Amino acid sequence: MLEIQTIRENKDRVLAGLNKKRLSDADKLLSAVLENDEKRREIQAELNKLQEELNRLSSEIGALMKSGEKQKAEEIKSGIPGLKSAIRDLEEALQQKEEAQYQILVTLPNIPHPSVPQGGGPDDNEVAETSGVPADMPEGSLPHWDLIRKYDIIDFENGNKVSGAGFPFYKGKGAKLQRALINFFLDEAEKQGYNEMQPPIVINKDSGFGTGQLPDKDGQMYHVQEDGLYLIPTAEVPITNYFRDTILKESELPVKCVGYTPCFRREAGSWGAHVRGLNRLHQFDKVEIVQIAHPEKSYAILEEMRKYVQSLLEKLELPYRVLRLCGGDMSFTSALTYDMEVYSGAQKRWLEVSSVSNFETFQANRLKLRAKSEESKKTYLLHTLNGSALALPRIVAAILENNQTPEGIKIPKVLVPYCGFDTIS
RNA sequence: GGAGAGAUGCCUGAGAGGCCGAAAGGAACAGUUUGCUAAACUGUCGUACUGGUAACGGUACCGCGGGUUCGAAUCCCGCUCUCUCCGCCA
Repeated sequence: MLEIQTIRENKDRVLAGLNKKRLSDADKLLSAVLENDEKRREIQAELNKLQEELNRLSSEIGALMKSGEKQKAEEIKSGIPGLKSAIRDLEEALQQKEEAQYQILVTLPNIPHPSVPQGGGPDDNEVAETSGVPADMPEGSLPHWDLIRKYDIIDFENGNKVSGAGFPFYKGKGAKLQRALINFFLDEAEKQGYNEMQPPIVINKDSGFGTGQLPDKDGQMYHVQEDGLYLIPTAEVPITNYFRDTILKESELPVKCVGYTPCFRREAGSWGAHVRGLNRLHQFDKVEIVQIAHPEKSYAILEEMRKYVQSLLEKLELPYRVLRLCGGDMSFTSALTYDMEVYSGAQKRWLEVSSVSNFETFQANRLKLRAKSEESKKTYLLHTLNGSALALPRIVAAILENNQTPEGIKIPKVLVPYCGFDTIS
């Protein structure tokens, strides 16, 4: 959520940002929220004045009672009901203004970083970097949905029977490959100084709100109605919310956490021919990295995280490219996002395997995640960042497709010690 | 699931209608001193909104919400959570 102070002080910059994010009516919304803000402060000033008056009179009465001047005390008392009803009215008006402000602020997306390209959709994303040769596979190469049957390593049919579409079983070497990838990703992150966390995989409403899934993406999460809980769509949610309502010491920054969790997404209304097999699932595994940073350092850290994710793809020997998402394709909460895509030779297309973002203070504002300055003793909002490092299914798809040979599927060298085998045959 | 107890600042914990934004101790931070890996002394030490260039001021907040009262951390009602015991149990 954007801070009202930011909007008040930088209206033009905010407006330009919202336009880049393709928010319609941005101008109207900003004017409305600013007008409301002005009234809100007016009301609060008036209210505080009356409250002060009431406090003063009350202590006067107390003093008079003590010295036995009951008569005088009663005189003062007689004026109080009017004062109180005025206070009540103002309190109500203030609450109404606060509510109105909130209602507008939650609809405003984060404003993009200046480097974010203009654009309305995926075609306007900017290729920031390409690595490896995205060669198409020889004739007869199979897409992963055929390979998994051929080697009997992932079973959609029985997953469908037991749970539903998009909930596969991983079996034998398929299951081992999953485990190997998870361990590999966790170990690599640990080497980079990330502290491993095993978070809960259900979260409450406040957490969903804290990182911005609620109210914006309500229908995208599985909801356990009876207990008011949601299945996490990513480990970002519990790990970032761990720091909700927290004031960190500057010496603790940056906070670096990594966590593996299954992730659950309803993906309502987003199924089609191009999301076959592992390309889109309701449940999948992901290792997520999260950092909490000083505002001045967050963009350097974003670059560091991006390089780190790229290093994983390089170790897995997968051809990839890095996209800088344009304003129209970025998420509601992000200020700058890099997407990493690996090339699938057999599908002849790029598959998104990671998304690394800086949210600046957008999440921190909702989370009330702050630090206290050592010099000025003032608190300020921190920046939150996160990235997939990495999401498994499409990595698995790319490994299967790109590494298929007549003898079977070759396991990338770095994974062999984790798997205990070098070929799936 | 049953019974009981509790919820106060970073922690422990006092506070029982006005003198309480809150004692005391600890932790932390800064300084002084002695010296050696520590101690003693002094000071600082909640958050948010709001007014002000600032200095400084106002208001709100003692789990959450409501009520009584001129005045509530303190009294009343509802809710939530935590702990202990019992039951069940991976």
